[in-house]
Amino acid sequence: MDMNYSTFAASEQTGCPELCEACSARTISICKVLPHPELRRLADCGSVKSYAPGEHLIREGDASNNVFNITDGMVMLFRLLSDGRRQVLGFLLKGDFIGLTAGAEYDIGVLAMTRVQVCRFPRLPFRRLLLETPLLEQELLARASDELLSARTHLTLLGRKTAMERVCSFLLHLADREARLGGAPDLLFLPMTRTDIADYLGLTTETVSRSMSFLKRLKAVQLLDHGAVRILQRSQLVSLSENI
Amino acid sequence: MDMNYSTFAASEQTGCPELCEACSARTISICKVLPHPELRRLADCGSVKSYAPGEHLIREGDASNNVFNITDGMVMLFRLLSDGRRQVLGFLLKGDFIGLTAGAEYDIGVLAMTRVQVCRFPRLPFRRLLLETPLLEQELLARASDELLSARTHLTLLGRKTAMERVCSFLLHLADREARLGGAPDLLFLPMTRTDIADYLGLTTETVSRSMSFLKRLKAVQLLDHGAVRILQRSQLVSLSENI
DNA sequence: CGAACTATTGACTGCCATCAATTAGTGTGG
DNA sequence: CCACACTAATTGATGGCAGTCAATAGTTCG
Repeated sequence: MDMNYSTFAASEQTGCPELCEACSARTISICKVLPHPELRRLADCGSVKSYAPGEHLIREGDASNNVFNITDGMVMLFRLLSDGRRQVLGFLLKGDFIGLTAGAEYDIGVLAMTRVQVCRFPRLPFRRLLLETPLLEQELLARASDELLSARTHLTLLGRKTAMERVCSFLLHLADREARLGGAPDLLFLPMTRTDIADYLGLTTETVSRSMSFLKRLKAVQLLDHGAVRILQRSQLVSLSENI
Repeated sequence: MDMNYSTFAASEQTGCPELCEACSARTISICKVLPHPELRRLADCGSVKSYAPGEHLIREGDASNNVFNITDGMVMLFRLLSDGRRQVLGFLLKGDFIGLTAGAEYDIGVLAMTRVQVCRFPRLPFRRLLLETPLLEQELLARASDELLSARTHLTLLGRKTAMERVCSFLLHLADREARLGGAPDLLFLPMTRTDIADYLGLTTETVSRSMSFLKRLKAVQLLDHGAVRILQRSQLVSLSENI
């Protein structure tokens, strides 16, 4: 009986946490590499948080006490110069992880573009789990690799592409990513403002706007409501984007 | 006797490889985290290579068969657009590691700026060692983190800084790095051409040259032979660099 | 429906790119 | 060691792309 009970308890303990069962980001998050006991350990130290559009998940300079896994919505990473100029570093979606690079203080800000859901984990227990779980370490290294690759693509865009090429590259990049997450191909969403896009592309709002208008006149894209964009002629965009 | 012998052999096997004993980059390379047996295993699968200035260590698109540890000299990482425009992604020095991000093919080119010495390791055995050595995994993750951080700083420079700010940031960045490697503070070397610098900063040779001349006229820097530069007024550079 | 914000469009400016010519530096062979 | 050739760097003149300033149009949401 004792034996039965303890067996039952063990199986209970090694089961998938209820919270995670329902999580639609689970198969594309860092969690996917964790066996159930480790997943439970992670789930036990984390908590689900929700942010409204415009809310900060992280302010540059804050003590880096947490890491985040995005389970829904879109956030923007950015950095500020002392005079207020802003560089947007990227837009993250469901399944992306935040907190790889932090030292004692966050070196970037993170802002919710839409309503955002995350799993938030205190850094210390996360770090402890990380040190004891090589699979997680490997997963994070793979993600760091990917981020580095995409940062290099972004660098090339900022350093060497024209305004038009930047806008086309950006649209294609977002479309590809949404498609990979299961969205309709050639349909994408721009929940961010033209200013946010401009700060991502190293341009101004006006220049982004003019480029979009040009693409609209070409009938390469169609602007729908609420920032949705339909790509009508992908080939057109590709040839205007000078993609590597 | 047998016993003595095997003890001797074991101690021989766990000693530091002769090659590594003399290596001046050892304490600042990934090697520093490896205990002697693992270091020996790494040394056994690697080989020392030397490259002349202008030689390619890696061409973009090549099968990514090797990873590299720089033990001397300076290399340049870069990416090309199909029409020949080039973005320089960074300059690496002694102690830096190349090959973190590679998929099946290298996604960047690597060119020697000076005479360069590296330890070159075939990817597969390196990967095997990596999977069995969490300490190495951790070291690579830390380095990936650092690279990501520096890529983000670079992104901000390219997206939001003026020509003058870019040049000053670049000089300060190189000076800091040389100082950290034990060089004289406020003395730095530019073994790369103005074109290389321009491609790093998202500018043209002429603009880089004009900016340098301006700094010379300000007596903020002094140009010496063979691309050496002395920083005369660091504070001047800092205030012109709009550093974060 | 209307207020408030965001995007677009237009006119003009300026920074950096481009084109061109000169100067300086580097390496080589007589 | 010096003269020569070649490449790289600098400087100057001009142009163009994207930025700035300003006004209008369009969205979105209470």
